[in-house]
Amino acid sequence: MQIKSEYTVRKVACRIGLEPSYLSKIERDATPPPSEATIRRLAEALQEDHDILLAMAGKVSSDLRQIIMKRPRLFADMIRELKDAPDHAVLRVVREVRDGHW
Amino acid sequence: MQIKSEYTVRKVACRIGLEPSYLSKIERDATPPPSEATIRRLAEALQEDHDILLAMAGKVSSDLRQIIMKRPRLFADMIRELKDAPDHAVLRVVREVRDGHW
DNA sequence: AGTTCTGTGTAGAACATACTACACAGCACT
DNA sequence: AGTGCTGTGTAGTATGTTCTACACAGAACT
Repeated sequence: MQIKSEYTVRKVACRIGLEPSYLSKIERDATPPPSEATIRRLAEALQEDHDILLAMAGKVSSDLRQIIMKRPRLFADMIRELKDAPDHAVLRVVREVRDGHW
Repeated sequence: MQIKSEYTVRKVACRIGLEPSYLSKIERDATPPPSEATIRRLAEALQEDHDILLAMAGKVSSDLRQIIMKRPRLFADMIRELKDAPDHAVLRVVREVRDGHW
């Protein structure tokens, strides 16, 4: 039985408008990471989480940057404060704010 | 009476190892923002908050990037959730976590 | 055996980033 | 009137970013 993958380097590269050899290098970390726009297209093509792919590339999503930039002192302090907090503590925080405990 | 400022373009530039003309352009937004390292030196020389200067330059401090990159899903969700939360709500959250309400 | 896929290596282009070096005009003071 | 500051304009450079174009070798299939 013949299985033709839909996720060959070549097919994915063509789908998102990249050269196959470049995508190959991206996968093997043989080139510096692509631009945010390219990472987003890649994430969509692979049905991966773009925040995670961006993180792998050492980047932070531009919308998050915008949020932080509007209140840099507030967000910088918060992020540093939560650096070592366990996941569940952070999640609790998110839930509280979402539930409107202002 | 003669007042010689310690914060002329030239003196500050020399202190942090920059060309005065370049610093002049930075101040007037006549050039793209300098590197994070330079912004940090500038913040120190001017006794300004580096998180705020970085934000003015459209950047996010590399230590914050590191924190986000380690748990991208968690922090991305949290930051987006807190985007429109008022300052005091965010501050309350920070205090709770700091006080060990884990 | 020949075609068609597969990933990948090499070279280089186009543009952005992050500056330096130097010159020059205006004002302040002597 | 000359000296020494002030900011700033112009030009150029080195390096990094983000890719393209093309070629090539190995495996798979007919």
